[in-house]
Parts: sequence; structure tokens; C-alpha cells
Amino acid sequence: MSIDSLDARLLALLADEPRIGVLECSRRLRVARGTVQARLDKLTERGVVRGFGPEIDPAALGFGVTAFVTLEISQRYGHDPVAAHLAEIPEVLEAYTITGSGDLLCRIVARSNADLQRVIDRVVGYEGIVRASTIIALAEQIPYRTMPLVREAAS
Amino acid sequence: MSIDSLDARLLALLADEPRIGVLECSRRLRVARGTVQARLDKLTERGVVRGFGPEIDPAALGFGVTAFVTLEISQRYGHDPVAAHLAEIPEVLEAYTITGSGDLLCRIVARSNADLQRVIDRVVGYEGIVRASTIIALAEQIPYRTMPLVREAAS
DNA sequence: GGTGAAAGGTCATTAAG
DNA sequence: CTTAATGACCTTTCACC
Repeated sequence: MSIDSLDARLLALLADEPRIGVLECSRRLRVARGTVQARLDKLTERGVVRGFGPEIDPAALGFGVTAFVTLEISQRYGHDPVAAHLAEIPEVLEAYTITGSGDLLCRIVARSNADLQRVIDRVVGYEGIVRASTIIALAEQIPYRTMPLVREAAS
Repeated sequence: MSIDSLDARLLALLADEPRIGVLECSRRLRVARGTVQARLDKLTERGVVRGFGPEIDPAALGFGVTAFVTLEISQRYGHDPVAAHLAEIPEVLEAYTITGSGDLLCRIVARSNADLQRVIDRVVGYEGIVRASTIIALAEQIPYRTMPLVREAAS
């Protein structure tokens, strides 16, 4: 069901130095290269590893402002058409339906506070959305991480 | 300052098929291999590409419950000791200081709703935290994405 | 374990800002 | 003049059978 210590060490190693290959991993972990390959294959097919795509930093692209916006949805509209509307806005990085009276929480980025206003205007410019409440992120105290969780799952 | 169309197409290609190499990218994009390498190096050193680490799916590790928790911080404590406390909890995937009266917003995962209670108890078991308000994510309407933003930045 | 194939580096040339 | 792209060559290293 879950993962073991070798899986966790393998993932930590790849997170640390993503460009090293399977052979190099086997040397660092003192196991056969076939073992590393088998572990990686299993982790991938089980969905633990989604992929090795490039991680983009929105701030480096000029989108230095992050905000969390809670949307109140009109009951007459479902979530899906609203989600479809949000999906068309590039600055909406993710969106979740949350507990409460038909609400959505989404993460939005913008080039500046003024630009954030433009993005929010575009978000709420849809009749299914009744109200939006915006929370601006001032500082990133803990950047997105999963490694501690991997270690936790292995123990 | 920003990126151009070739950068965007390169990032989209790598996001789509992460396992292809530099040479394959150059063939797909009809440019020289050195060009692809130079673009990737520049994107990396400018911080646009943070890395190529494995993307871990917490749900596949058994942490299927996601929650957003807003913490109210006692003014006598700074944010930093609270952030240090949160950093020790593996289930806290990220944390931001947000606008408002000394608050923090963090993303938390747990194995179940019952397990979420345990995690939140651990989070609030710190004297610098006055109050916690929890929002549970019911469904992922838009999974985390950056590609639309990359296209936006390139245009 | 062996083999075909890439990665990564350097170079000279050419083009464009 | 500076920056970028190109094709060529080379050596090391890896992935796959």
C-alpha cells in the first residue's frame, strides 16, 4: 500500500539532484541498478510520482503577487461552469471546491497589486459568481514541499 | 526580462513529455541542440525553472484529505517561531503569511478526516497560535498548473 | 555485461540586436 | 559590439536489451 525507506531515500535523492540517472542513484543508494529502475517504475504506475516535469516559478515570470480568493457561487449555477470559466484565466493556478455554502477557493497570481485587480475583475465577471473575498499572500513561510510527507509515509 | 515563444514551447514540450532529452526537444522544435541547452540553462539560472524534481501526489501516499487552515497568531510571538513549528509537521505542505491581523494560511493534508483532527491538534498545540479555522477541500476543480501562465508570459 | 545513443562541453561561423 | 543561434566534433556516461 505505502512506500518503504528505500523509496523515500530514492525520492529524496531525485528531489535533491534531479538530473542524475538511474545508475548514479543505484551507486548512491548502494543497491543494484535494476532495483532502482523497478522502484521508480512501481512508484510511477502507482501514481506516487506524477512525473518529472519542470517546476515553474511564477514570480520569476513576473507574477510576484499571490492571492487566495474565495468565491461564493450562485446555487442556480453548478460548480462546473464556474470552474470552466476559471480554467480560461491563466492567472488562476488552482481551484478547489470547499466546505461551506457552495464555495470555491482558488489561488491566483498577478504582476502587481494593480494587476491583481484586473485579474479579480475578470474572475468575478461571470454571472455565476456572487461574491469574491481576496486574501493576499505577503510572504512564503513554507514553500510547497512534499519530502517531509514522503519520509512520514515511509516510516 | 521575460520569456519568448520558443521558451514557452520548450517548457510546454517538457511538461508534456518530461522524459525526452535535450536532443529530442531540439528535433521537435526544429532548432539546434545547443539552442535548447542554452535556453534551459538561462531559464534555470533566472529561476523560471526551479528544477525537474519528481512531483509527488500526496493522495497516492494515502493522504487523501486536503485542508486549508487559517491561523491567528498571538502578537507577542513573531511569525518566525510559528513557521518553525509548522515546518516540523510533515503534513503542512506550505504556509503563507497573509493580509489581516497577523495571520497565516497553510495547506495541510491528512489520511482521513479523523486524521485531520490529529494534525490540526498538533498544529494548534503551540502557544503562539490563538485560533485555527479549517476549510476542507472537497474536490480539485483545477489541479495546480502553470502552463497557461507560461503562454501568457510569452505573448 | 555489452552496445548503441544521448548528454555535455567546446569551437568557429554566421546572423541579428 | 554584444548576444544568440548553428552545425561540427569530442569524450563520458547512461539506458536498454
